[in-house]
Amino acid sequence: MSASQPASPASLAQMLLDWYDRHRRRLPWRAAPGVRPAPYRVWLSEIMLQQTTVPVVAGYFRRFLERWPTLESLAGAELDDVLHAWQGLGYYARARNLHACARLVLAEHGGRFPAEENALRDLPGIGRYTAAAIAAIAFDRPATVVDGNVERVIARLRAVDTPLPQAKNALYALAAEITPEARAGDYAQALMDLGASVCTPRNPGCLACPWQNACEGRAQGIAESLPRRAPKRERPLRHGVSFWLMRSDGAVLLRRRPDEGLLGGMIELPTTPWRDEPWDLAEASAHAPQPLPWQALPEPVRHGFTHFEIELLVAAAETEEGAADGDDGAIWCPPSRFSEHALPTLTRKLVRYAARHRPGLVRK
DNA sequence: CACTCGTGGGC
DNA sequence: TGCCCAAGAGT
Repeated sequence: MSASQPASPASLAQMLLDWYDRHRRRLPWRAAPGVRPAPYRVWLSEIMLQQTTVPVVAGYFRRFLERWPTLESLAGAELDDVLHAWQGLGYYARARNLHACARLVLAEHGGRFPAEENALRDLPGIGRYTAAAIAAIAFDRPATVVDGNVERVIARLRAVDTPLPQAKNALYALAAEITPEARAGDYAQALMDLGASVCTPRNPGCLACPWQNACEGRAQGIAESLPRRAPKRERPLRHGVSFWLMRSDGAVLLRRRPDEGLLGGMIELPTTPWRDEPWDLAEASAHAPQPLPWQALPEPVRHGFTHFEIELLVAAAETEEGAADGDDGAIWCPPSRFSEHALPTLTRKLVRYAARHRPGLVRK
């Protein structure tokens, strides 16, 4: 057989399914061959897998499933407990939507996930990809599942050189041409597995690919350069001052962030607003939880988010028990009990740094 | 469409 | 080290 042999959609799908039957990966949320996994497990894993790697998700998935084994149990949980369990996984709106979705499915769908893509799409946290994934994997519906893996595989198979995200709809249409009616769940997972393990972003393993003879990108020698992407914007560096205030009994002042926006609902050290210009300590003191002789710790703490970087100076001070909080929603908590709260990685970095440079007062 | 929204691992 | 990006969704 020569390279770039025209192959029918049906034969492409069949070649991929044959490959999947031989190379299928065992994953915590995956059922045994031929068995349909519970929609709750599919949904939970798919939300966690959004923009997140399989090894990281595996641990969170097991812990969630052990603590909340059913949709009903998750719907009955407190939001703060869900955020706490989600701590470190990132994109915390997923946890808020997860919780809201569980309650909505329980209240308006009798505790059962709908099987139709469009109905799934209406649920919080479920977009085009996740709706298709649940429909295909949990209900065996022939939905076209397009994630980052599929975009890459299809862009190479069809030699699409239009850059992303412009090419998104075209890639979806090309993927839909191949989506088979039978074994929809297996096919969807096979295509994503192919992208994750063979048709990788760099150094694709074309010699191990079931579609190697049909791949137009490979035939043209451009597979590895696909998909093309629009240039990304640069990440600006922003600045703030975070306040490490320890009470004489050893408790430190924390606060809960607003439910919407960055790190929504998560716990932080009180901080100035974040802005482009660095802060002067005197200027920052106006935003401090209490008027005190604040001392700046030597090095700022740096943390990267998706679209900007932040450099936070840590200002430390001590105060007496009974002093005013100066802040609504204040949480006085000794460092030994920080683990009871939902601390994002940024807060953990600040805490680790502050505790090292400003060890707690020794209680008499 | 363009922007917001985390984190850790790989090279 | 700096950059890439991973089973995207919401606005």
